[in-house]
Amino acid sequence: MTRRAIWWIRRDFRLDDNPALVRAVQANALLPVYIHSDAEEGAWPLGGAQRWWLARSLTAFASSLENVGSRLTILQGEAAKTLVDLARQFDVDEVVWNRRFEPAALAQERRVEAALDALQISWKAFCGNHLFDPEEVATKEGRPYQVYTPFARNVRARPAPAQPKPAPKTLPSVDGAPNGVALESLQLEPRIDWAAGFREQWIPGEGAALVRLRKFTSGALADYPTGRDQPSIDGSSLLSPHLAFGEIGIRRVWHTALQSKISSPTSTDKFLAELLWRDFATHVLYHFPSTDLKPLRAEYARFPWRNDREALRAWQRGQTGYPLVDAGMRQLWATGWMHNRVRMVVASFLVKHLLLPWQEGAKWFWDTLVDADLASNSLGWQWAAGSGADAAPYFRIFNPTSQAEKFDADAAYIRRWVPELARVPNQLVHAPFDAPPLALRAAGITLGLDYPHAIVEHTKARERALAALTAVGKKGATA
DNA sequence: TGAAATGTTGGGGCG
DNA sequence: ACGCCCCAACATTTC
Repeated sequence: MTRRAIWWIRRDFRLDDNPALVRAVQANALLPVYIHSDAEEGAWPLGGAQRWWLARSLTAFASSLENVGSRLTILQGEAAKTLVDLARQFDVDEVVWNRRFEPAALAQERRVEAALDALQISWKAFCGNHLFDPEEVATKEGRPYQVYTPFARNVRARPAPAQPKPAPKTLPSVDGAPNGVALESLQLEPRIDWAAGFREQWIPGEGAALVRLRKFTSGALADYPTGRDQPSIDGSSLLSPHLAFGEIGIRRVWHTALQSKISSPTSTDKFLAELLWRDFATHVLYHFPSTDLKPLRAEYARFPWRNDREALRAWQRGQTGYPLVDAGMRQLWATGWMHNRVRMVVASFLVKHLLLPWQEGAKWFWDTLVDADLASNSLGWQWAAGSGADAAPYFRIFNPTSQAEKFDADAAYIRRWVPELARVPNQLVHAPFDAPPLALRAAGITLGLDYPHAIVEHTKARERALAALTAVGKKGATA
């Protein structure tokens, strides 16, 4: 039995469903510590939106630790050195944590493990934030999966994810813990306050995450297969940022959803399948660690993406002249989140209509999304570009107008996020560039003044993308 | 988790 | 009654 232990908190700001914590509470004295270390995140230090979230998540978590008789220590610096210093100071027998599987985070763990081994301090790492350890899933030939469906079939045939353990009522004492640094010294908050829309939309922290889960599983889940595709309604779980910060356990989400399976089996299965996409993304990035920046299909590395800063900026700011695209990009900017259906549309638009590199989209999403997850972000963008695992074929080009007509028929979503179009009638609002100028005038719109002209013409852009992508795409399809 | 082009079918108008 | 054409609706192929 361990006398004194450190619980190294990484992306698991929660007490419920936490395997590392289950181990940690067996100690007589326990020091919960969060170590901020931007320099060890490789090319992906936390973006602005997630820094905002993290500040609040740390505050909420520190307070819930105090409620169970413990205290959070925040430190800044290289993890291995910081932990070793702390282990000496606190006279520790064991360090426990939940693994992260991003390449830079894994490398950081390897350094921590080596440093602890050198001091003969024992450590235990758990797969606490995923349903299945990405290392343990493999094809019959022992290779990693590159297609979702067989991956999902494989893991669904395995023993179900373990039942989550509830939050402990009390934690071991933190006797002799160092003070650490003040949260403010991490400088997570934006210098200019752009986060008003964030505050309106989100409550970071474990408590709010559990509330959100109950609300979803007792509400929108029943209609999930169709509700999830309509951006104007809350048809999705909205759990993604909570999951990204580990404020809720994936096993808790899995088993809570599973309890709804009796009343709505197909809806529940659809939702569980989405949870497995998250595991699949982690599996792919774990086994193909360069796919955060490089296409998985090598032939895409030579694709001549355009370099057009102005077009990129128009896309980022929601000024493309395509209402659904602009609505999505503005929702992202205002709230740190974008509906998944719209993510697919804006991603397809950047890559195929504008022929700009998917990496630019990935970087923008990384900086602006509160739910940014390196594995999901990389998989999603390579999916859109056609260059990745289980990707959309090169010729799949979303028509932003027909997508809007299909999934935002009454334009409620468009009108909410592109308010200048609020008075444009339904028949015209999805494609103002095709509307008679007089009709637009009546709704207070002059294209080029009140709302942009379309940045590209759909049919021409589609043909341009097909011409450019056909060569590389066909090569890939037969490989 | 696409969209457009092309092909097929069948009802109805018409001479 | 019959053949012809048009076109919508649906299916298939192609990108």
